Amino acid sequence: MSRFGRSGPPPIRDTYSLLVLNITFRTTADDLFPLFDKYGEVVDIYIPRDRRTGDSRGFAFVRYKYEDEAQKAVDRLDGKLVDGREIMVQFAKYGPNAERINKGRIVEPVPRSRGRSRSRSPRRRYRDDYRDDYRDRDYRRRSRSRSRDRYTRDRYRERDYRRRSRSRSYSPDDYKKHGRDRSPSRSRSRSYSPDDYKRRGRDSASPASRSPSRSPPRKASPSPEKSPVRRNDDRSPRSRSPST
DNA sequence: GTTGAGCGTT
Repeated sequence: MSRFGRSGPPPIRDTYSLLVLNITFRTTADDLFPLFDKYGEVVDIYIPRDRRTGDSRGFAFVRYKYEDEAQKAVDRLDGKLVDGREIMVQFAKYGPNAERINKGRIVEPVPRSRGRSRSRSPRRRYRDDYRDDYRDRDYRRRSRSRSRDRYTRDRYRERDYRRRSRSRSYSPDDYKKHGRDRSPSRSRSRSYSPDDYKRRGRDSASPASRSPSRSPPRKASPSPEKSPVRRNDDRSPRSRSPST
């Protein structure tokens, strides 16, 4: 298909990776392909996306076959308006071509000789701080998302929590009592209503509500929600045979 | 469903 990176990185080692930043979260490799392919031979395009959400991280890697083409693409597509946003194209710091950069001979991604007056603020070049090795990498990773990590952490925690909560299910006793007697049409297996998530989530996600110093009343107070018998009663054995 | 400095693989 037109999709790149379907089989991982190509066996090509003589490629020049370009880093495309400031692209929209909706921009895909297929969208960048026609753009970069016009200025050179694009051998591969890879867009790092979140492994959990699957959404684009806002940047992509474009591999060119030749340096001159990559250089041209950088100069041409750097600042190109894509999907309503001005993308930033520059040579990747990490990759096959990174060796060349570390070699000491750094290819000028955008020769300041151009003096291209652009609305963009003069960003620092990677060559200005690549001396920090990769330890600065962690820095940007943390400070990468400020207002987003709030969402990510929250949503990740929820899905992670519910994933563990699945072990809850119903007790084997409940299963035996009902067994096959439960009509799958109304028993809806072990699916709980979204309210169950919120109740449990709130109760479990509120450490401040519960005193960390004491938890005796916890065992004394039977949690009606965590008791499968509760559901059993809720299922109302009397109405076990609803009018189908 | 969101966000916007940065550097990569299902």
